[in-house]
Amino acid sequence: MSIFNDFLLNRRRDDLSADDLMALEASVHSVKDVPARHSLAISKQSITVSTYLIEGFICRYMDDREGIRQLVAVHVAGDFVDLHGYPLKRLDHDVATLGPCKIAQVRHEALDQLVRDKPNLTKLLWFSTLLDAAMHREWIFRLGRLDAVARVGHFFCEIEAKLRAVGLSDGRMFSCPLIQPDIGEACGMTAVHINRMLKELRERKLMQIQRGHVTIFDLPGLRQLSEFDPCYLFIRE
Amino acid sequence: MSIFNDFLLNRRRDDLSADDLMALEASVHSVKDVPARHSLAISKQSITVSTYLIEGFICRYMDDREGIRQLVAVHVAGDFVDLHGYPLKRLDHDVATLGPCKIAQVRHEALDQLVRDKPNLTKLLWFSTLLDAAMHREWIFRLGRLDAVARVGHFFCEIEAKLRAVGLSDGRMFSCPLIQPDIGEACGMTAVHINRMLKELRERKLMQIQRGHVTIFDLPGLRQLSEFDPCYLFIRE
DNA sequence: CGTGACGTTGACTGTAGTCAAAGAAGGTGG
DNA sequence: CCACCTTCTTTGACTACAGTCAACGTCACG
Repeated sequence: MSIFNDFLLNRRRDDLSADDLMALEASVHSVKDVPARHSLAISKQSITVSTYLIEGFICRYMDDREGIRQLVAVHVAGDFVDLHGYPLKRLDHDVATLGPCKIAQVRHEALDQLVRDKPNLTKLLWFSTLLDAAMHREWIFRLGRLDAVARVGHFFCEIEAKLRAVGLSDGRMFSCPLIQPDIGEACGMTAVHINRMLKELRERKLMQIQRGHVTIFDLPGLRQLSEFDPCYLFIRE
Repeated sequence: MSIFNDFLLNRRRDDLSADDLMALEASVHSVKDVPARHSLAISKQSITVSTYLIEGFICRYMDDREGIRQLVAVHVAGDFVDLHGYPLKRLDHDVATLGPCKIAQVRHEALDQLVRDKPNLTKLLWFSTLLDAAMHREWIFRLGRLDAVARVGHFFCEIEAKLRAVGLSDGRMFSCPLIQPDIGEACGMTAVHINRMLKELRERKLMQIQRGHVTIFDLPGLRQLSEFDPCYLFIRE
């Protein structure tokens, strides 16, 4: 069983040959544990390794003038967090853990070799970065077109769908280390208003979150309220 | 002079060999003119060609439940509009022209061959799609953290910077076929409020737009107001 | 058992949306 | 060339949604 098992689960569009998988495994240069709320990369600095998330939650974010964060992505097990840093060579945002994480690091030199020798694997890695772009688009939609309740609901629908793809949600409950200010940073709202919207979702018997545990009471209802359609995640049934 | 001249101007991070450029040229299957406000691709349908924009303005957008658009990208000359549709195989959004356009179409089969034979070109194409992802992230930031005036200002700063990279803006004026409802669809606001914010930008002597012509009175001032930093566009000086 | 971080609530404020009306610009056909 | 129609722009009055500020409650941990 490979550490890339979850990667294949949530990103496999073209199945990978055993040979390709072995090459991917071989490109891993180190595996390590990182505590919660720990910075992994800073905007604008050039990078030569990319991070693959084996376990935990990682966010990518940008700061405004006053230093208030806007999350632009939340990653779960099986995500290649900053693979886009390989072609881009530097990042345009910061990366940090939310909860405690286990990560694998891949050197860009190793990726150069994959791009040279493994066109199928290259296309899968490319695909993987484009999935993140598709999620970015959905975040734009969420912020631009949904009202406060739907924004929060939509955000949790996405997290749930991503976790389910790697077996970490059964559609009813899952663990999630985000606190209310984090959710606010993701949804472009204040923590106070997040609190009110969570209350509304609870009272409408759609979902709740307490102490890192999310319970979904009515997934179809939540998705309906939030105009959530998981097709942008390209998850294969 | 190649039709990919603008592509190289705004996307060149690694310069392309003459050989690679020729291969890219050869992959073009047709060039055509498309009128303004014309649909080019519909969400969820599988696609086998990608569109490169030679001239004009194209937008990508998603509809909410009531059919109100949220633009997720605006493309100008030199952009590979839906190259991400190549690895993804289908789109998660619609594509349409804003003004009249000239486009080139590239068959995905031709791209398969490039990926197989041209690792450098492949990496440049990959890079190009990641530049769009970086812009998506900036749009998330814009919608999540900026107030109405800054959102509109930031949007025009981006358009200006993109146009300048391909020689279509001198930093003071440029053409842009977007009308106020379009800007609203991009910034997650109503057309009425866009109108008020444009008035404010005019009164503050920062910029104006009239009948398809944008005039920037004070670019540093506009960028300052909008918290705009062009580094995410990865434009080489 | 005290401390600090997180969650909850209320009262008030302010920004952006809604609705409506009228003016300006551009295109079309007579 | 003008009349007409449509689309875009502008403005005002009113509404509502989300932010702000502040206080208090709750939980986990040392």
